[in-house]
Amino acid sequence: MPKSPDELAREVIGLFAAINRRYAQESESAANAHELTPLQVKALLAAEDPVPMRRIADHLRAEPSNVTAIIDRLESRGLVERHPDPGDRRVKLVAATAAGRTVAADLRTRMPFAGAPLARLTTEQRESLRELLQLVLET
Amino acid sequence: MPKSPDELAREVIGLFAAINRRYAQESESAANAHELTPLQVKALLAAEDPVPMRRIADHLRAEPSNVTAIIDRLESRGLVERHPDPGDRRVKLVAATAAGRTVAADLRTRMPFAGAPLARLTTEQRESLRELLQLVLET
DNA sequence: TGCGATATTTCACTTTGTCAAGCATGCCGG
DNA sequence: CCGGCATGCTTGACAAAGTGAAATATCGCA
Repeated sequence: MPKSPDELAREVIGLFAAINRRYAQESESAANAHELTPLQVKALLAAEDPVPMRRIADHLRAEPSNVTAIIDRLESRGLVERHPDPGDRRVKLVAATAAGRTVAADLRTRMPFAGAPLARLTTEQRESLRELLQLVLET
Repeated sequence: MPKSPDELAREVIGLFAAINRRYAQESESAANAHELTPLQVKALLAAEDPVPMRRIADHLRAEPSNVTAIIDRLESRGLVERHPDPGDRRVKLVAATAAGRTVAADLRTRMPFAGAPLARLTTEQRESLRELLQLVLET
């Protein structure tokens, strides 16, 4: 018994939403395990190697003034440090401390889906998925 | 020239992210056009017909105490009203006012992608997309 | 040298999220 | 019928995050 295109659309939209929730839940529970927020997790993972504040802002799609506060919180926990950039004294490089790298490693193991969401797809399936998603975006 | 499965995975993940941004940007700019937030938009659209607070909370995946605040803001703008539910006096029904319905209608026209993200896909393509996404979720 | 761009921070303010507690009402078993 | 537990909503206190404007320091170039 075939489904109507509308019914199908609702299902697909539901699946998009389910995938998002999957990401969000995984990241939230990983974050909670270290008394962090998902955004702090994202910032910490972005700073495993020294990175200018500005780049973190781009990565989080947040205003630089927000990033200041987010990094402040990570720094006050000893997970991250700010160093001046020798090449440009305006920029501050954010880098995870040893403790921060330990936490980051644990976070990654708690987020297997985020790390490899397509694990079950063959190369051919990845290709068709890519094509279909590109088509969706062309609207 | 074939791409490595990893390369492909990165692209697909990027497409997932792009679709999310597409939703978010559309909803944000529609919201901004009425000096609302995306969450307020979602709440308003959920209350075009009278709905208990509780149902809005479920829909927004927010705590009831948050919903109180969100609806407060919509109500103070005259977009929404609270009525007692005659059937259960614990319940408050939230319903868009005439002004609220006007705004809601305009919001929908400003969010064409959210309303029909699969517009360009045939029924067969929707079916394969559904299958692939289900596979992704089975991880 | 000097001036407009860039990087970060600070500040004041709003919105959202979390949690505990409170109030009114509904419902059920004795 | 009633006492007690469950449910729906609100309140209050607080933390996190977003916004926008302004301050500071430094850079790079005419």
